[in-house]
Amino acid sequence: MGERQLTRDFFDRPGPEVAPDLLGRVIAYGPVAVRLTEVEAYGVPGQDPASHTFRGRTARNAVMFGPPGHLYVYFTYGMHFCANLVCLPEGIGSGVLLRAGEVVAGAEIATARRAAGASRTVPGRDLARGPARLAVALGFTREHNGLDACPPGPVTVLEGEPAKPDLIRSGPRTGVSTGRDTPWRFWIDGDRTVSPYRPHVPRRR
DNA sequence: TAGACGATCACCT
DNA sequence: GGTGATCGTCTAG
Repeated sequence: MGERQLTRDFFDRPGPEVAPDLLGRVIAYGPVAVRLTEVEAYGVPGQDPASHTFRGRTARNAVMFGPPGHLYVYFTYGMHFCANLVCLPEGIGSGVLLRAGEVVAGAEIATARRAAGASRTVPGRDLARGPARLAVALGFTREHNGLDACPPGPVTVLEGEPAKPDLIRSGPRTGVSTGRDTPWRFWIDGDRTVSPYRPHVPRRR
């Protein structure tokens, strides 16, 4: 039950449609598995200023324009990796950012990975709370950009137990100054692993 | 070629 | 609760 893998059809839809449907699903890579509790959708080129694909295809975001169901890992802020799942057919750049989750397997390994970059032990609840933490817990880096997350790919997304519709909440995306009108951030209400909301604050110089 | 900034996190007060 | 760290990527000139 719930251990079936999601197929490519699942991702062949607009990001805002896929995102809430991903809540409660389990993404696994190697020994570590994470149950998703918070995601963010990113729209099509030219319509979503917050998306990496807004200005069209570049060498960096090429994976987002590829076939759906693949992993898009990017480096940001000079120190963090974030993982996305590509949506919509090849040629259209859209995806879903994995923001937070709960480690349900391989917690020891995830802890070791997190500890490598931290000076003290990490509480289990915080293992994958936040996009960069989630990427570290699963072991995703630049090398994993473009991996297939559908059968028979090395990354698997399991059916898990989809979140109940009445527990799904949506709101403005984090760290986004434009396009606030699009509530494309989705999370499971009341889940302790959901990252705290942070309104957009321009960085001082 | 140079300048600016970003889908953030950990640590300090 | 506030702030500094840190660098790849894009855009303009």
